[in-house]
Amino acid sequence: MKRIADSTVRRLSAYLRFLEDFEQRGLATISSEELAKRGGTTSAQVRKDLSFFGSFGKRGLGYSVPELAGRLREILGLGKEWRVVIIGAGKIGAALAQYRGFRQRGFNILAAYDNNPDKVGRSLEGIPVRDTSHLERDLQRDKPDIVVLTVPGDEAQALVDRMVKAGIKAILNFAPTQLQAPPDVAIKTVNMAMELEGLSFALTNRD
Amino acid sequence: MKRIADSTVRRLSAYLRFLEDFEQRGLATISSEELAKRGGTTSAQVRKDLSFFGSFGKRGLGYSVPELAGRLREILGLGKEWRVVIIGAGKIGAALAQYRGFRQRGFNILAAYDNNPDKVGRSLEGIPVRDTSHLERDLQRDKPDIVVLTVPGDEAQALVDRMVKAGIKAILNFAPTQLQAPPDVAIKTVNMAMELEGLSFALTNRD
DNA sequence: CTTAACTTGTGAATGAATTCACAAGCCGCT
DNA sequence: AGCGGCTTGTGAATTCATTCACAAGTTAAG
Repeated sequence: MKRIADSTVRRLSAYLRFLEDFEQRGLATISSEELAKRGGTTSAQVRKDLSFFGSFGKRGLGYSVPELAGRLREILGLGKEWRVVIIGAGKIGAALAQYRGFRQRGFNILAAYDNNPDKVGRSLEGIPVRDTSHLERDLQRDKPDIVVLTVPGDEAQALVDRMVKAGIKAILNFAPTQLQAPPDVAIKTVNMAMELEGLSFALTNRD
Repeated sequence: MKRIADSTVRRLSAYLRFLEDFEQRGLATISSEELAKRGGTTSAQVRKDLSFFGSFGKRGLGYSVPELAGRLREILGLGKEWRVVIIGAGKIGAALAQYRGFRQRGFNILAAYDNNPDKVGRSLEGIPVRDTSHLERDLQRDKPDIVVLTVPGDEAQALVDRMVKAGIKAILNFAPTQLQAPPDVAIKTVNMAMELEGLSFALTNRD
């Protein structure tokens, strides 16, 4: 399959969110134009994005809302339950553990890990907090699909190395660090300081 | 000034982080090649990124670490203290309020806002929680540069409208919603569900 | 002073993503 | 059945971003 750009996947995600909105309101069809307006893009962009995966619309009419939503869920791999663990039970880890949006979309958080003995054994919004020292054994046993990493920057790479060795193939990284991993491991980094600096730049360099 | 791509600004942020590392370790100079290796890019990319803003290196030698760090701080607008408020004192708002990385880089969190009376009047990691109903008055008075928005998706747009009317020009959005605002308002959205869906897609569509 | 080993800065070339523009298909009306 | 109004799907054109490749500048050593 042709390589799909990251930006395309993000837009598909956005389209799906809008479609779910429309679905709830009982609308049957939607045009690329309407979808584009909601997503801050153009109708040509919407059609091009979808065209990578097939042709789901009807000329003259638009797209069937439930059908397109289903197709997008399929494309994005949201048909199955993904098994997720969180590493780092600090403030951000805790905030993510309780975030309802995850469960809602099929991301099932199995456990959290921390190396602080005060936290180990307790529970975070109903999710057990386990000791990081048993990480390898647990990963082996629970076989999570995705790891969310919310540890301090200087601990992140060492944990990635351990996770990669244990066979993890997808990481959502909140540590403010550039991570190294083999190319078959998918990594997405969310760096809040970087986003703020982007705003700082925008405020500083306005024409 | 020529328009600078978002991706470029993000890389500049990353370079600065590495430079601060090198600065601490007392290294005097660094080449574009070393900077590239750390940032997972190429030396040509590093030099091109910097060339938009001037020529800061010495041929044959590389870049002076403290000088380049200073230039980047200047370019990114990190010379001044930015005044920040957080709207939404939920789990994510609280996690951000305590995040040391912000203060460290000159982002000064003045206050948090919430419409839950149980939270108003209390303090979040030393930051006062105020009532959202006085938002306009407070924005007028405190003149924050940046607003961090951590409210549920269905409340976000209404707050953006209020903020825009009050003259806010930069928003860091954590609500899972596409926000509408005039083009002179800079908005960065961090959408964790979208990132997870990106991983789901990567896991589903390998080669 | 000359040479060798580096490294920058930057036009030119390439590659990737977005936008244009239009033929082809669908619906409803007469 | 034929026409008018819409909307899709997609090559072609364009715009934007990255990579190449090399002249020009710097240092160190003989």
